[in-house]
Amino acid sequence: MRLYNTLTRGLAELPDPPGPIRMYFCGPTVYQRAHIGNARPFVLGMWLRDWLRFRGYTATLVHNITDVNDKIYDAAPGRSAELAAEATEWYLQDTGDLGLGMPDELPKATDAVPEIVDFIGKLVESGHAYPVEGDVYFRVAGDSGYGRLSGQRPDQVEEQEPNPLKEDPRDFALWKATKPGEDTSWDSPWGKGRPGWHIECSAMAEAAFGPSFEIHGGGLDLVFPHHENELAQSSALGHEFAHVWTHNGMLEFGGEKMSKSLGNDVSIRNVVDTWGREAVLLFFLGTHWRKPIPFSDEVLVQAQAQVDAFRNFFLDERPGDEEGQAILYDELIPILDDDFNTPEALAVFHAWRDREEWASLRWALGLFGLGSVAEIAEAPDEVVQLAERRREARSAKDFGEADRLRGEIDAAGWEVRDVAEDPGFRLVRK
RNA sequence: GGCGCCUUGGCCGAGUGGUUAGGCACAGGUCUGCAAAACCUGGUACACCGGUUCGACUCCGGUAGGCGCCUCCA
Repeated sequence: MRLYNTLTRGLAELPDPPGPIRMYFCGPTVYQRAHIGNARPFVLGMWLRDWLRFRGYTATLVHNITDVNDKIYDAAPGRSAELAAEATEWYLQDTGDLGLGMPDELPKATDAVPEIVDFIGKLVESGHAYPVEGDVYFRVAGDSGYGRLSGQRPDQVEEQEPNPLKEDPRDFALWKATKPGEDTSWDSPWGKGRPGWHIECSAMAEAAFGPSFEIHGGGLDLVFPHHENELAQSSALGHEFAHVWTHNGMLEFGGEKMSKSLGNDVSIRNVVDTWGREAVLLFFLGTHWRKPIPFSDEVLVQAQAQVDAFRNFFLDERPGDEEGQAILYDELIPILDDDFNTPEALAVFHAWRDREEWASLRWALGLFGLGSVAEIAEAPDEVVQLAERRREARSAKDFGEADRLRGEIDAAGWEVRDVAEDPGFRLVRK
């Protein structure tokens, strides 16, 4: 199994199974409904974990939630903790509704404060960090390897807004002293405060996995400074940290990155409700994980059309009858083992559909949370009766009545199709 | 200013130094009371300019355009 590694800018070969593959993926900051772009690393992480398990690895996925942060304070003055808790629930619901199950652990930053404080303490002791007036900053100048993940040259990094407490403008906060208006805080050797953004991931990842693990994932926009800083913190303690770094491409909307701050985001909730979870998954499946995806109604329409095509296929193949069909693992494994090329896998699925390899297709779709397209919905009795009355009207050549009944069936949420075999019609949920 | 990525037929989107990607849409056809579904047929695309090569969409250089990061961001 090979995956593109941001750190080396090349493909990394994972150790052979069954060795553990421990994956830490960065999750959202919770202060509003998560947008569809946030779903990409979630979906990728789940798919990858499940694929690795299928391939014989012992794979675990830890997906963190950032529940203390300036955005949250700003969004809910005086009740930031309540908002964070509420938005965390939204996130769990919305990602849960994608039907992929859940990561093995979903740690929250606020639950990891002791580990974070301990981590910072070690950085201070070893001279990699310094406390100033209740804040603690990481000393970038002391890190000769700084920039190796993102390719940034420390001397070229644009200056941020001046902060007189910092020794160097590039230093970043590990611990922030409580400011007026902030309604949550924790005790620390440096006074009351709360964690900086980057340290939580180093602390939580190492709490879950120890000082080194196999894969760290997240959005491409996190490479710098977030992941660079995580790497710097852990490296400062002599830890390898992540062996392979995976960064998924951004969703774009109207030619720009979709993001909350640009205000062009569409919620996971909204997209799933509008297009259905299968279409959303197929939308992600159709583009390689490292590439940007232009988000548009047209693309979702195309995804939905493919979902319908697979669903229609299983309608005709009488699901459950898989005698004599071997599953064609060999056609899929090389594709997904090579940097997890899901678009090419999708092409294989279409080929299997053409060749009526329904056992393989059902198995493969199931791997990606799309097993439901192979399930046939049973129409309720009243709809079946409408269809029977329509069949009778048709045989009596009363097509006006037949069309009227078709309208009733449609209004009940079903589509009736005439077929040659018994009972002469087929009912499909719309 | 620095770091990095991208440009494929109407749309989405893989891939390869020389052989059909695939899907969606569209058109025609078969079937059908009509429709839907299904099936058949229909387009040799790879930003531009050079170079390397027997041969480049695929390698190298440049040009144009677009995107991401360098500030919270999946």
